[in-house]
Amino acid sequence: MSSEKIKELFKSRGIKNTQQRQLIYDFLSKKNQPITAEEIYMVFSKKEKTRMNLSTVYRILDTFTKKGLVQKSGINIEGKSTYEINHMDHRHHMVCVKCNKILPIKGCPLDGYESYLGESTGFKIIEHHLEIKGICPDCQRK
Amino acid sequence: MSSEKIKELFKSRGIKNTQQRQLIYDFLSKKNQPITAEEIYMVFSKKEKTRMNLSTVYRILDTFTKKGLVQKSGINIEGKSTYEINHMDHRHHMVCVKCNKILPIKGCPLDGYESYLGESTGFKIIEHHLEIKGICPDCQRK
DNA sequence: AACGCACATGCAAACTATTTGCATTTGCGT
DNA sequence: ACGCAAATGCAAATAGTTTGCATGTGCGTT
Repeated sequence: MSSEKIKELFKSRGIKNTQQRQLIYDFLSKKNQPITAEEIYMVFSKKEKTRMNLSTVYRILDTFTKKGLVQKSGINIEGKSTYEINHMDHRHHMVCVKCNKILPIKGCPLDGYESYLGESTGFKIIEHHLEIKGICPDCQRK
Repeated sequence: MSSEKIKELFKSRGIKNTQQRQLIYDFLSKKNQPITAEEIYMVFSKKEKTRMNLSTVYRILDTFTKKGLVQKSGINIEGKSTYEINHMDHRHHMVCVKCNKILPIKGCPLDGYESYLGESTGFKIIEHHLEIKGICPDCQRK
């Protein structure tokens, strides 16, 4: 997505277009998996041109989350929260317990189940998070 | 479960039987839902007889988790981790986003799906956590 | 194109959950 | 009952995240 497109997206959601927000949004939209605030911070703090504060990263992630651009993923890596672009297509991941690699899985196994559950319990279901842990093929070989 | 039974359980897992561990295990086994370390602490710190330190609570939960007696639930309440007895029958919960009430749901919608996923991706699946958020019937009325 | 204001960022400090070091206490096998 | 290894209490350290405040920047208006 071009920076012009991102700018429009921000505008449509009432988000002021700043350099830091552009950088983070662009990065997240290319990164196809949940990532921690600190990892994002590390990526940008290395280059003079993109340097930004960790609290800025947190604030931007918070803004994006409130505006629906980003989701706080259910996956926590060593006590740290992770975030990902809010794919409009609902998505889950598998995490490798050895190397912390994360990969998205296709489809949602809860499709259909939610409405059943809502009807049988009276709960009005809003969302769900599913986290699957295992050992990836690479780590199994070792 | 009687305190004698709990003692035996501890012994079988190589866990020394202390008063604090008895209290926490007994409490968790009666509490049918995930709870934070601090909530546990609050329960006991009120009575002289059962008073214990917060760090002890954390340490005990950690021990229990390592020995498989307790599970760290995927549910976080306001940034705090929650724990629950490791029901051998695999279990999930729904959380009310209004009142934070947690209630267990029957059965696991991922039965069967896991093996399919493992086969199709090469991941060796170890476990999963599912968190369902919604609004409970009580809060819907308000 | 410059101006001004509301909002965003940087920085440091505050907060909160959780962990850890160490002195003391307790459980349990002998 | 004794003694040692392990558990607990307490206080301080960590680590992730949030916040207050001074400064900087984007954007609508002139």
